[in-house]
Amino acid sequence: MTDNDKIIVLIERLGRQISSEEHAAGLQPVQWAVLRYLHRANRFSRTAAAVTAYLGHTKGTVSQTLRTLETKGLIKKRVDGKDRRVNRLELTAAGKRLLREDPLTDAAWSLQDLSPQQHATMAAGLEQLLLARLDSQDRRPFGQCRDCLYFGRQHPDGQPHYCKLLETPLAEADSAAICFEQQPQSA
Amino acid sequence: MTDNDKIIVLIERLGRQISSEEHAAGLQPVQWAVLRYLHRANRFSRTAAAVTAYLGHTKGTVSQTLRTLETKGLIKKRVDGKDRRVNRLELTAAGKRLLREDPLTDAAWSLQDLSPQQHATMAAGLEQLLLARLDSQDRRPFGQCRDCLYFGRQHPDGQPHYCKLLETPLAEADSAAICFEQQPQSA
DNA sequence: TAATAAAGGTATCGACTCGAAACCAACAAG
DNA sequence: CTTGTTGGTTTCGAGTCGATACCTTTATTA
Repeated sequence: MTDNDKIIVLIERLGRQISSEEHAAGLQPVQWAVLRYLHRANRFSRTAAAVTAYLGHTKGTVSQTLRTLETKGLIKKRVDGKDRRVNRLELTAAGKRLLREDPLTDAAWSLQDLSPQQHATMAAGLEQLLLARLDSQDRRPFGQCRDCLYFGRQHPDGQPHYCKLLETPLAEADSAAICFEQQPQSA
Repeated sequence: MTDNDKIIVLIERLGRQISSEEHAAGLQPVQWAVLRYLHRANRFSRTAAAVTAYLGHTKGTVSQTLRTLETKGLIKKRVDGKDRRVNRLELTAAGKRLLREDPLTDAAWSLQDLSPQQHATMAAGLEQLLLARLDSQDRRPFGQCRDCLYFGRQHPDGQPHYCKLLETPLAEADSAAICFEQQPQSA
């Protein structure tokens, strides 16, 4: 078994472990994923279509999961004013509160014995692996706004940044959010 | 977001990606996991109880999954001769054949652009993370026989190795198999 | 040895995921 | 003004998953 195979097997087992702890924390794994997504996604990307692309599921499946989350009072749908097909999604107060007990951001998941050097190597390697797989399946990367091809710094209009694709000013906080439309600069 | 957080998020997304590709390959993710497990586990560890411990699910859930796998003709149950409570599990020919198309061992999952050095760092880091999480939940590591506390090399009885716990000789091939009873030497 | 406990599994229930397919409403483009 | 596209919902069937109850077979203990 090569190191490469080992890595894949370990990721699969870790994924299973994550699912197990998420389940124990009271929600289905996919429900946690949606809450986390809505927390991290910018305002253009909080829709069912974006969640569908992010998860790589069919829209029917996502529609159901969103329905149960709304039933639980964790998210809220609001029809968009401009395009009345679109349902804007927002976390409710209860949703945000629950997210503070996210089992995945628990300090317990820290790799304390590894050097910052090793952390960086792992993060970079995993990111490369993920991006390669997403690309091979024609799936979007959902990277951070600030790493995007369309990200413009220092726009004159008061706001510090700018999206060249959507032609919209961006607040500082937006630059760290993830986006449906994001295209990595390097690509 | 620290590198540590990044690592967790990436593992979660990679796990989701793996599930998605497994689903596309015609079986449920957990079904692939069971087939893979039965392929890698030694003869003492191919039982429903061991699968239960490996997956971290309840025994009821595992029982159902095993039933659907048997219905599909991918595994076979056989009551143990000595302890008639135990159901020994084996892959059928069809099960082994299907495993050759395992989406997770596909060459596509290779990290070609990383150095062997980086591969080793990642494998070690992920392993440490997994073992820490399993330990914190009182779950067994299911490591390789050869890395076990009870592994004895060069037993006189013809067979090359020996299990000090089960007091049984072990073939060379056994030493790479994973085991329900395995205890890491370092622990 | 007889009673009791523990271990390995199965059966059933309810909530939920998941893909597939059919469908609907709102927008877009000719 | 039709035609096509996009964003979503609904329904269906198979299957996961935990919880609970249950049944055998083996182990322990009084």
